[in-house]
Amino acid sequence: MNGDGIVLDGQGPLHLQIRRAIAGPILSGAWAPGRRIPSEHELVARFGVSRMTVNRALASLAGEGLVERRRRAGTVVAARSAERAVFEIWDIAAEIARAGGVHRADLLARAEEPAGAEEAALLKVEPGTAVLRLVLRHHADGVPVQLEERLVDPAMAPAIRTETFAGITPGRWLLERVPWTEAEHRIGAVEAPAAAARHLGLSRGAACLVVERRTWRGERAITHVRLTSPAGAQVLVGRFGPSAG
Amino acid sequence: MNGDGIVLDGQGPLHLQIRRAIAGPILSGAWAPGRRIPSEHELVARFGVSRMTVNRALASLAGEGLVERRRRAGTVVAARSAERAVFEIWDIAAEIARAGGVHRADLLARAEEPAGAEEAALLKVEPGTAVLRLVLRHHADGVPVQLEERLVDPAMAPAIRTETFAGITPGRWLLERVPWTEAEHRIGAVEAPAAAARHLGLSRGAACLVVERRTWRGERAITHVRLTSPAGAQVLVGRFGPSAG
DNA sequence: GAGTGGTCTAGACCACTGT
DNA sequence: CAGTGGTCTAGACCACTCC
Repeated sequence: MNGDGIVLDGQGPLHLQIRRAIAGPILSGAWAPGRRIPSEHELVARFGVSRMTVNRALASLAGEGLVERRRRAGTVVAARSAERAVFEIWDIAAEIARAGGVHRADLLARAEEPAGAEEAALLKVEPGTAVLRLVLRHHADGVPVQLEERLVDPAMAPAIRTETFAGITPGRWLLERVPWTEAEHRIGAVEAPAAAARHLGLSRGAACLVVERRTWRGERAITHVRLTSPAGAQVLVGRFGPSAG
Repeated sequence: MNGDGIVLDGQGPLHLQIRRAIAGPILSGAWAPGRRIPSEHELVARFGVSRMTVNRALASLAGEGLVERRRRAGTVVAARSAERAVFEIWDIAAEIARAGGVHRADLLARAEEPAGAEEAALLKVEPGTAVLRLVLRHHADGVPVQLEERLVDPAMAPAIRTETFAGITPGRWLLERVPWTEAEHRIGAVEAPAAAARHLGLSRGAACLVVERRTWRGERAITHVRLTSPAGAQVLVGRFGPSAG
């Protein structure tokens, strides 16, 4: 017992199990940057696998910048682990918290209704299928900074029907509960649409950053979300290497 | 001799050499989507390495979506290889060509001058160091779609002094000639700054997408570029999996 | 059935670096 | 010098899928 709570879940290849066991606490913030991760030798002994298998998992995490590895010094959670993962998770609550702000979200609308043509196209379901529509407004230190318009296919996440999103954003709720295989992003600038202008208190035509994201599990879409932020309020930052590993 | 031109360059670890040898022709477009890549067995025989080493290189390319692998069917260049790499290369000429348009660029300004305070900060050089400043306007089918404002540290790429950028954009020129270790992106929306409005023919305050990118080799910056596009003209698209390998 | 990739093992040698 | 990661080998078994 080393008490660090690393356990394998028995799902899929060993190297991915080890990867998940370590990536989870890093992405959730439970392991702060700088925290030391057990050495390859320790993990070999703990899980009873070969060193190559452990190395594969850790090398993959290092390639994405979630951990940093140095000979003799060992493997530690990377200082910029959160920044490097930003293109993937884009959780505004975590972003605001990291910047030292206070996050709050209003649930402006919530309805489960038959999909219209546009909604059906976004979620790739048949028109008329019941879809959950959520609209939230996110605040940083009390100032509105983002409008979230989300569609969810409840068939892909039935438990969402009883979730109130009191202490968690829908994006993180889904990320933690629904396994996904692929995500698709579109990032662009627009002049504030009416809904965004009204909810964010902007003048018509103000510049906004829009991120649309659709997440898939296999051939089926789980959710589609449009995130609209006023110019300057939100900036996407990412860094990466030449994907050499 | 299989005549596909794959050769190792002898630089660094074998798995990275193999990776580069295959990623190069894919990223440059020389190998079209769907093209079959030699099997692991063939590569083992050709390079005289173990299968694990070949597998490591190919698995890494598959993890990024540059190739697709299927048992029995073999490994082929991925259909969406270009789309998946978009966050990394972001070459507007290639984007326009892929969409079926005609790209043209005007070199609006070119000067090598001592860096002012702001330029020195962007390139992380001492104020007064000579830096190359380039301004280009990119057109798709004759319509201005992007203003490129670039700073280059000529010490990192001396050959750039004699390059005219007649048939190549500065971004691609640098990408092909200067090895980099890290890139840093900031993506946001702004109301058109004066220079962008003037060069792109926009009204003041029009919404624009701005991408700033700084590329590093080790501790030294190679280039900083600010790409400004009118709302709607340019959309960043990316897709990826949960980085499971 | 045969070819392909997916995974895993046991071991080896080396390079780096903190103590 | 000892601990750590970086790399590589030779071989194995399995799963899938096209022919």
